[in-house]
Amino acid sequence: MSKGVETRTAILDEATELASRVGLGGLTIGTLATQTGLSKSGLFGHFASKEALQVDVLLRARERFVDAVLRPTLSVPRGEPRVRALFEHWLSWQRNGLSGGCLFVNAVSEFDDQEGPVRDELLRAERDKAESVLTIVTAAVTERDFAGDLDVEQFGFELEGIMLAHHHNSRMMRAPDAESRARTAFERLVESARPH
Amino acid sequence: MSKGVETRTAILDEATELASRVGLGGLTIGTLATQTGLSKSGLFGHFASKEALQVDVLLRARERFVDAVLRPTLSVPRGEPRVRALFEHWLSWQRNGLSGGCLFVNAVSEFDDQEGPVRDELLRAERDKAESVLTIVTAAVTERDFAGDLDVEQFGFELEGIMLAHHHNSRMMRAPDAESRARTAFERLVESARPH
DNA sequence: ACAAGAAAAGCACGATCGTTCGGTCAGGTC
DNA sequence: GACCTGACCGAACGATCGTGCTTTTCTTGT
Repeated sequence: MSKGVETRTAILDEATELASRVGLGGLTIGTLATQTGLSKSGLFGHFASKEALQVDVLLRARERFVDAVLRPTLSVPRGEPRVRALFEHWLSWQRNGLSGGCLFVNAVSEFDDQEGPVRDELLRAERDKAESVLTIVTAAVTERDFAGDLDVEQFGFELEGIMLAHHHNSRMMRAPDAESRARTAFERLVESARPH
Repeated sequence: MSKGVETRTAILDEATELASRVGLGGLTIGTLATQTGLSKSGLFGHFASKEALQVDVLLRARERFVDAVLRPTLSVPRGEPRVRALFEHWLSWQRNGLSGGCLFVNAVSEFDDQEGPVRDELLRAERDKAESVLTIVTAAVTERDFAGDLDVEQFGFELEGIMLAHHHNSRMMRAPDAESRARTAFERLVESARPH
């Protein structure tokens, strides 16, 4: 890895961490330069614009999500076990991830109504995630772990809700029982998905 | 109402609308002044600081939430009907509310890890809302519409999740079926809460 | 109608924003 | 040894940020 992309990656990692706390819009070239020990112009040379930097941050965060949440599920059997693995990895992604909470959750409420390249990339990431979840749940149906007439998109919707409620309760409310509440909700969801 | 508080309220309403789009942190004295037709200094005279303005915006938004979602439930019978009314009013709060989506949802992910007066006020608002929900659900238990052993806090957690998933799907994903998905999830939640 | 006081404007400040430009210095190629 | 390229820096740009101070304009009570 050449020196250029090496520092570029270091910048993006630092930016991801920073953005999780102050938001993608709250990102500042100046503070990011200070944080990485570069000069403003030295740092800026790696990106076309601030907007491009924000998009690159999203791309990097997406890589990380795939590595931490999606990829590990492939090593457990398709069906309900894999759905459970997805849930657990997702949970620990929120628990052990960035110090400011899930970057995507933050970015979504920031950019859900700000048209532009950042929203576009964010939408792409969210669609991708939703599709991955759908695939995993659908497999549980074909494996006959879940009922044949299960509305998999509804399942995805409700799972998303559980994760968001967990994020809200653990981060904003700082409720210590957020995780067990999420698990209880998840069990109820899985139970209702099983063949009847 | 004197001229002073009149424009002050107008400023806060405009600020609420603006903040729903760009976030509380994205609020700017300059653009807010332009939007209201005031000069920067003329506007600034109504508030002690920008931070104080942000807190005042939250207070005003809270008023609105109570008027639009909580208060109307009092006119329908306690028990499951009132829980349903809460859900429906909450849904239309998100549908017909501010152009940038629910201000609280946005503010929460912005300030969930930024200590200070804004977060403090936001936490107060969220606690208050959660408590109101709890009261309404608990009433449904004492009315015997819901099971006596219902975990009302769990119910609140899952309801919050449904609302957040609805917000996410309708605003970010722009899914036309977000509302019907939310309703389906709500029905499943209510069903599981009924006496068995 | 007029004085008192509130409301808004005008102007200016230091700081910081994203961005550009010219230049330096190391490493690699002929 | 001459030349080029990529990485980085320091300084500066105009714009905008939040926030004071002073002056003008408008409301309001009598």
